[in-house]
Amino acid sequence: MRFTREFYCRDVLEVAPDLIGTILVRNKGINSSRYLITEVEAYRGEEDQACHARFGLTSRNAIMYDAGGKVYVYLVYGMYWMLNIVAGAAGTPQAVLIRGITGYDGPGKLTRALEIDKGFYGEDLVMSDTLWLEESPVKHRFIQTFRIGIDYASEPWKSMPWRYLIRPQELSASKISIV
DNA sequence: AGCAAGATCGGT
DNA sequence: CCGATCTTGCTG
Repeated sequence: MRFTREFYCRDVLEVAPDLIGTILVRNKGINSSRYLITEVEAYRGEEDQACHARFGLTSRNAIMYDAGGKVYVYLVYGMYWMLNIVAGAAGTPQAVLIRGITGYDGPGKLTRALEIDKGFYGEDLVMSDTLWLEESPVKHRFIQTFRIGIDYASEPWKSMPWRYLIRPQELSASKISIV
């Protein structure tokens, strides 16, 4: 079952952990592939000094100010596309960075594998026929740590436990082999 | 208009 | 640890 708008229009700190263990579907027309989401990070509002919205509304982060369910894609280090899911109500700039899926560890590697780039900026996961999310087939537990690659941020944002990853023991379990 | 820095990755 | 690579957004 594909997620509806309401799922995404909650606070990012609720949406992010709920995305662990859900299914990312990439339809390239002739063939569609399904991946289980294993790792995400939450970025929350203009006050979050690690978030791209910390300087307010800009052309790059504009989609984050939309209602949840849209895709926020941007280029980092001149060569890697980052896939984010916009969360929260309209006017609240929040997003979930997809850091890992089954088969691919790392946000830059998974976008390269799924052929996701600037063209997906603003894509609506509720309506799209090329990219969407579906409910988790199995309930997964997760652990939390601080976010990666945000040394530029100040405290307390740098240390917020807003990185969520599937428990290692559940990764090795056979229950995720269905994907 | 110029420039520093970046939500990364792969090779030393 | 370091370089690749180029867009973004701040600063002047």
